[in-house]
Amino acid sequence: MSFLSNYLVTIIQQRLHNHFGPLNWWPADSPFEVIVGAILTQNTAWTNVEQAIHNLKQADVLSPEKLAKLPVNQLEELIRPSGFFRQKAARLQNLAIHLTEEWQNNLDDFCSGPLVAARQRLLALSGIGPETADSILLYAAGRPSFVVDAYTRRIFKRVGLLKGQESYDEIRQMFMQNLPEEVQLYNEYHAQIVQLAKTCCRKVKTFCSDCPLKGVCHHANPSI
DNA sequence: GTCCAGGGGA
DNA sequence: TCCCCTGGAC
Repeated sequence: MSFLSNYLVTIIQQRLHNHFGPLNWWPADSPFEVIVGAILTQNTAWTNVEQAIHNLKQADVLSPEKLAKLPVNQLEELIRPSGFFRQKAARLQNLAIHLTEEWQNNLDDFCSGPLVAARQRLLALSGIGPETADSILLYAAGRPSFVVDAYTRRIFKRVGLLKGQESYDEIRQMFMQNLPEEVQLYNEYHAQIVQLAKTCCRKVKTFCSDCPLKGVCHHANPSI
C-alpha cells in the first residue's frame, strides 16, 4: 500500500476526530440490540430504525428467544417504520432462530474464533452481507473489522483515494492495511465518516466550505 | 405530491 | 439489473 494512501487514511481520521470529537458508537443497550439495528438500518435512515427498535422494546420482544417465537406478521408490523419490513422481519427471525437453536443465544460464542471464520459465519446467514457482518463484528462483538458503507465510498472517492469500481473487500482492506488494528479506532473512524457524510459530504448538496477535509479533498478544491 | 437516501438477494 | 419500503425534505 502506498505512502499516500497510508498518509491520507491516517490524517483524515485525525481531522474528523478533531472536528467532531469522540462519537462513542453504537447507540444501543445490548449487543443483541446492535445486531437488530444493523439489519434494520440496511438501506435505511437511522431515524426510521429508532422507531422500529422503540416498537420492539415497547412490545418487549427484543431478545433472540422472543423474536424467534413471535408470529412473523406481528414482527413485520413492529419494524414497519424501518422500511423493507417483510424481508427484514424474515431476516431477523431467521437470525433469532439460528442463535437460539445453534448457539444457545450466546453471542460471544457466535462471534468468537478467528476473525475470518466469524465473519464467514455471519455472511452465511440470509440477509447479512459484508457491511452488516462487519457492523456486527465491530459494534456488537468489539472485534477489529472495518465497516465500509455508501458514505465511505462517497467520501473516499471525492478525496481521490478510490476510483469507484473497487469491491467492498478491497476498500475494507485499504483501511485495515493502513491503520493499526485497534477496535476503538475502527469504531470511531466509521462513526466519523457517517457524521461527515450526513453534514458536509452529502450526496448532492455538499457543504465543502464547512468541511474538515478542506485542503485534503479533491472535491472541495479540484486543483489539489 | 414527488423525490430522495440507503444493503442484500436473486 | 431489478426488487424490496419508509420518513422526511422540498
